[in-house]
Amino acid sequence: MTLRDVAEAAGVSEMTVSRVLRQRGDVSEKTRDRVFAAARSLGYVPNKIAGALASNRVNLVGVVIPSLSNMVFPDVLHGIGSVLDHTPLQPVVGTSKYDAAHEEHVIYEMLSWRPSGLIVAGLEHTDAARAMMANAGIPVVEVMDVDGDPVAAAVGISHVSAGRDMAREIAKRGYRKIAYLGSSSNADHRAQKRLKGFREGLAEAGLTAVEECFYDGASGFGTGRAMTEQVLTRHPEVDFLYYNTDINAAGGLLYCLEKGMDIPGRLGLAGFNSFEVLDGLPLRIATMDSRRYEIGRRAAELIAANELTEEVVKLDPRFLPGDTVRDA
Amino acid sequence: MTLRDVAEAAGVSEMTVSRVLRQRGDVSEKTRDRVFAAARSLGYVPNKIAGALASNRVNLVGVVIPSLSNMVFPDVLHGIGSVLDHTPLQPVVGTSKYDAAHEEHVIYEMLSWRPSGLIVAGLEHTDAARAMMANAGIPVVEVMDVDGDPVAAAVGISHVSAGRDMAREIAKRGYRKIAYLGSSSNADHRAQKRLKGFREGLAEAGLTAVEECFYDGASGFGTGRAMTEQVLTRHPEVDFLYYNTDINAAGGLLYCLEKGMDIPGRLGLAGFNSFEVLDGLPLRIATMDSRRYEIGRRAAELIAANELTEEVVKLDPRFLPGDTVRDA
DNA sequence: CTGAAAGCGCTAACAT
DNA sequence: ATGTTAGCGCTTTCAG
Repeated sequence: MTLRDVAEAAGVSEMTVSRVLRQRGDVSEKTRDRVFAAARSLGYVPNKIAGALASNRVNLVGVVIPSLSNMVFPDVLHGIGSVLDHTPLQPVVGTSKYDAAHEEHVIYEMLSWRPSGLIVAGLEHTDAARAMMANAGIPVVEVMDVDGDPVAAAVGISHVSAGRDMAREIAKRGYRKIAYLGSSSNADHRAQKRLKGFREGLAEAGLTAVEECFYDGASGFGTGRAMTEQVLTRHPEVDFLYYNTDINAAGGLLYCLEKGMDIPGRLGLAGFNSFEVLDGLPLRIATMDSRRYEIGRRAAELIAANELTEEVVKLDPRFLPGDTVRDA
Repeated sequence: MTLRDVAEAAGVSEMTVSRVLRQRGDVSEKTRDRVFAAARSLGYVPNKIAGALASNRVNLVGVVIPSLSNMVFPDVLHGIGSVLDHTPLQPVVGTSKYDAAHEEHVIYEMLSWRPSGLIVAGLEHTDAARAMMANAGIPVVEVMDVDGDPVAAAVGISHVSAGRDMAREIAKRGYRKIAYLGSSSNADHRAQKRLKGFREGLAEAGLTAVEECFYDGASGFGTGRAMTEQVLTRHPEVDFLYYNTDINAAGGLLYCLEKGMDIPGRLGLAGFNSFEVLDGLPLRIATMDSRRYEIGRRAAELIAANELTEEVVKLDPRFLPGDTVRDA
């Protein structure tokens, strides 16, 4: 089923059909109707492969993220979609599985479709991946993080600042025996940056984390619960728990409440990300909004503008005290 | 940057370069090395648009789902990916936003790229969408649900049965004043089918739901909490709450525990889906495993086999009693 | 093992 | 307002 078939059925040239179907150029209403009728009755679906090759235009935007299971990324995609929906562009998602080599492969595959833009999560990539992005000749935006050296444009928050700010908030509120609970994976660069900033923030206040506890595997209520139990058993004196993500913090919170601990008096908790689904826990977890939706929007806007800028858009993570930290 | 540039740099024909890059046909090791070297040094990325047009092969599988925010779909995608990773095929995701007209549009866009297969969530589509799927000439699999009339192949569970089985489990355990809590959206066909089956199951036991409570907007702990409070206030006699999803059930559970209710003695709860992140709640919620990962796998296997079957794979949802229902 | 020719289905550019 | 021509970058097919 090709343009030609439609053209024959409608008794016009292929070019006319092409014009009608793309609403381009002037076509008389009469022929337009005939063409539409022919296309509809034949069930014609245009071949974008051929169209893209001929026009050298592909209305796709590659989006490379680590995973779809981590709830942060759907939010970013939602932001991207909310902008691209008003353009002819469409996002195409690929996942790197938190693996740089695999990410390189995914980027290569994406670029081989000659998309109109590329959005990639994070600033850490293989040299080859960076080279591809730099030479792609299309707008490229790295998202989520601005602590590092972007290939081109970047939109994100500083995770180092986020960690440092959280440490300051905690210290300001008089907590002194502080533990960090996070993932052992060194592939989560942003969590590592938060930890780095967190240590710095504690140091400013003359503090050091009583413990840094790392888990293998996925975040979850069970993970948060288990880690929390471990830390509180080993260090009963701990008065604050800072988690790498709200998901783990929620598990920890539930554990602490079950044990009848005084929160936020005797023990404070904080997480990271601010997930809406979690509104409704017994206490609202102190957290930092990672601005995911807006990051997606801003990145998509840069792509839609179709300029090869090196602009870096740094958004500020917002501290949300919730109910699990004392007043300052 | 085209094949031709690489060919010139390597001093061979375009055809030879093409063969080397696709590891097809015999090429001497010497020329192979030269071609690879040339391609690498030029940073050549093949143009899949042109390749696809010439070969009439597109190694993409369209996947159309309602949303990425609903945690069920990432699990399905994970199952799909786990199978396609061992093939040359790649999934491309589009979202319908729980809107049939928009789904039709997304399917049209997908098909215009001439993918090798199409996986679509649900059995409810516009007539035009069904026609496109039927005439696409590629393997098409509808997933999640088998209660209805598939266009071609289908892999899923019966949501009617899931609802009915849950009603039976509840009745068997002696609960009698039962409420259903779900979404008011009539776009969630599967939840509606569960409700239908649930009513039937209750009827078998001579029961009718004391209340059916519907919420607008997104599921979440807050939503579950608010609905639960409403229902228990209006109907203090209720002894069982059946939620459309574990997410809402979790919010309800937390509310009930805060109120010091005796669960599962005085009040039982059950949800649907079985989400791993929720392992770690104070009590494990009774639920039914919706087999999402396996659904993804089986669907992808049908696509990878590249046959235009009309096979219907019906998986059985598994009842998981957890801690929030009494023993039978 | 390597190359030359033809063409995939469409659109840009130029007629008419 | 409509048609004609050429060609996008690659692969298929056929020759050597």
